[in-house]
This record gives sequence, structure tokens and C-alpha cells, in this order.
Amino acid sequence: MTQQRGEETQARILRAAAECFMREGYDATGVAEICTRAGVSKGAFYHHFPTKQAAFLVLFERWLQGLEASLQVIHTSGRTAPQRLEGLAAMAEQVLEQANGQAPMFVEFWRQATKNPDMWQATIEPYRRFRTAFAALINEGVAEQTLRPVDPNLAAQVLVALGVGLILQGVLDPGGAEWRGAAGQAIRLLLDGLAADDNG
Amino acid sequence: MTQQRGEETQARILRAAAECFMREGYDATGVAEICTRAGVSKGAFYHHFPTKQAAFLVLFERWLQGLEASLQVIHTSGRTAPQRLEGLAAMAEQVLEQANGQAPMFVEFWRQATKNPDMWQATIEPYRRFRTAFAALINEGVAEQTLRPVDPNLAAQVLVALGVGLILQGVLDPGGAEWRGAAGQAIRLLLDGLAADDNG
DNA sequence: ATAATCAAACCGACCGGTCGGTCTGATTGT
DNA sequence: ACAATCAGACCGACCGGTCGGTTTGATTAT
Repeated sequence: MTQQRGEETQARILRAAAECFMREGYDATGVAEICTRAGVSKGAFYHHFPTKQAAFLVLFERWLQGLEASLQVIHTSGRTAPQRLEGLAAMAEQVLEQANGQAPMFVEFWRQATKNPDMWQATIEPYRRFRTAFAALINEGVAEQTLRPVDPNLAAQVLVALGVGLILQGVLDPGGAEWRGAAGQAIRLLLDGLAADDNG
Repeated sequence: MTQQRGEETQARILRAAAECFMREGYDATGVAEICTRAGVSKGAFYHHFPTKQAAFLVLFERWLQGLEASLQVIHTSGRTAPQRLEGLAAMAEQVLEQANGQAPMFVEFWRQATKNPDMWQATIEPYRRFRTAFAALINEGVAEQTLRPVDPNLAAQVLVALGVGLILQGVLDPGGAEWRGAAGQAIRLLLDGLAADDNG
């Protein structure tokens, strides 16, 4: 099939682009480098993407979709809020584990979001959705009295910050400390602080 | 004084460079742009710095020195470990507040550290010193039985991740939420989780 | 069956413009 | 006078993006 070949080429380009962006960053990687790594000509690249930034944005949106998918799981992972947050901790291990390879891209996304308005809007909206979802979850726990009476928005902010910070530690120091499983434990440690006293 | 004029020029260049790097990132800012913003010629720039990267590295090292100075304060801010960590929370507010302006540079430093070996070594060493210092602090608290018997290294990792994550949230969403004072509260929230039950 | 046709995929030479860095001659303070 | 300092023209390399032309493979007409 003709179409199939095109899709494969596009996939190769995206894969190569991701590798380059991770290694060198967005600005420092040339389209030519991406093409070489993809085994494809420059013309092919611009046949599939109108611009270098367009390719980057596709990668970004796919990454966001992956996160969104993970977010869905939280709401179905337990009866009480602490149980669901526990599920979140387990999920975090997976997400961080999987993010390990793509993590430099994460920093690149973050940086681009702070200077490209389009990218910023694309980032901030799911980011706030995350925080809101966490806050709702925590709020339930407070209502159930299974969590301490904390400010849900604040606690959610702390959770997100913790996740972001752990990812960045993984980026900077991949081999340093056993941070892989530690991520889940870290969240559980935080949850101990959140939990009402009569919880384990 | 001739020398003094030169130092002032150098300072203006560094200030301009920092602004540009924050706005556009390292790769995207040209030396010419830095010079224009500094009100200085290209010749002046290359009189003071052999290379664009050299200027960036000076900024980086100064930033690290600032962090190191902050770190010193922790050891003299209270008698018991919880008190000192409380002092840390207060300090964090200041640091994050002050980092608010320089925060995009933080992301830039992080990114460069992941691809430039020299920069990585310059980063990872003080980073680990931070974690070790936190861990020691927490360990004291555990020995005093003023903190729960947690893994000090893990808890320190969480603290650092939290700080890093909060900075990044500030970068991405400067106006979103009242994250300024929230940073200190967040750390206190975490400390509530760390504290032994007989502490306030 | 096979020649003709077509649209999409692909190639790589090429363009205007920008980059980091150099160089020369003028200006400054002493 | 003279050493330190600066301005900005200038250089080769390289960038993102364009374009005319070629290849590919499915479809149609005969």
C-alpha cells in the first residue's frame, strides 16, 4: 500500500526527531540531522510536516495523550480516596519508569511551553486538569474523613510538583539512587502525611 | 578606573545574557542580541568572554554559589531537626520567591546539564551535596525521635523533588494559584507527614 | 494482459538569511 | 605616546524551508 509506506516514513521521522530533540534540544537539532537519522530526505520531511515545529508539536500532543490516558485510571482504581491515591502511587511508578526514556523531551516541552504561546496553552490546560482532578480526589478523601482536612488545591499542587520534580531528578541523574521504585514510595510517604491518623 | 569600567560592562553583558537566555533559551539567543540589549558591541563581548558558552557558564556558577550560600543557613537555623526543617521551609519561600525571576534560567541550566558533560558534573555535585545535607538533617531528626523513622535518603529526595517541582510550576504558570506562599505551606504539609506524632 | 495515466511519496540541489566568531581601525584614559 | 578597550564591518558555515523533477504503485482503458 502506498499510504502505509507514508505512515511508516512519518513514524520513522517522528522517532528520529524525538531522539534528536532529546539529545540536543529543539533549537540545536537541524532538520537535516533528523532526516539523516530517519534515513529520509529533507523533501520527505517537509512532505509530511509543514514545519520543524509542527513535528515537535505532534510529539508533544502524543505525550500529553499518554498522560491523559493514565489519568483516567485513577478514577477507577479503588473505593476510598486513600485507596485511589495508592493506585496513583503505583501508577506513578509506571509513568516515571516509562518516562525515563522520554524524560529529556519533557524538559524540552517545558522550556518550549514557556516561550511559545501556542505550546503554552496546549500545556497549561491539561496541566490544570491534572491539578483539578487531584484536588477533587483529595477533596473526596477530606469529605470521607479518610484524609486530613488539608486544602485540596494546595495538596494537589504538591502532588504534581512532586511528580514533576521526580521526573527531573530522573533526567539529571538517571543512575543516581534507586529513584525508580523510590518514586512510588515517595508519594506514599507524602500520603502518610495526608492520611488521617487512623489510617495505615 | 579603567578596570572598573570593564567590570561594569561585563556585568551588563551578563545581565543581558541572562535575560535573553531566559526569554529565548540558550541556543536561540544570538550574541548580537545580547550585545544590543547590553548596549555593547560584539567586540566588547568577545573581549570579556571567549565564547557564548563561557558567558553562560559564568551565570551558571554564580547561580550555584547562591544556592550553596542558602544551604549553609540550614545548619544554623534551629536546635531540633523539625525546627531546622521549619527554617528550611521559610528559606524555601525566599528562595522560590527570588527564583521566580530567574526560574526560566533554571530550566535552561537543567537542560544544558543533561547534554553538556562539563555542565553536568558541575551540576550533579552540588545537587548531591544538597541531598546529602537534607538526608543528614532528617537522619538527626530520626535519631532524636522528633521525626518518624523514615529512610533519610528517600525523604531528602522527596524534599528536593518537591522544591524542583515547585520551581517548575512557577515557571510554567507564574500567575496560576498563589504558589508563592504555598511553597512553604507545601513543605510544612510534607513535614507533618514526617513529624513524629507528638509534634505540632 | 498491458499500456497509459495519475496522485502521492520522495529526492536533493538550492535560496535567503542568520549564526558564532574574527579583524581592523578608532577611541579612551593615563 | 601607548596600552587598554571598544565599535561594527566582515567571514565562512550552516540553518530552516522551497522547488522542479523522479520514483512508486495503484487504477483505468483497451
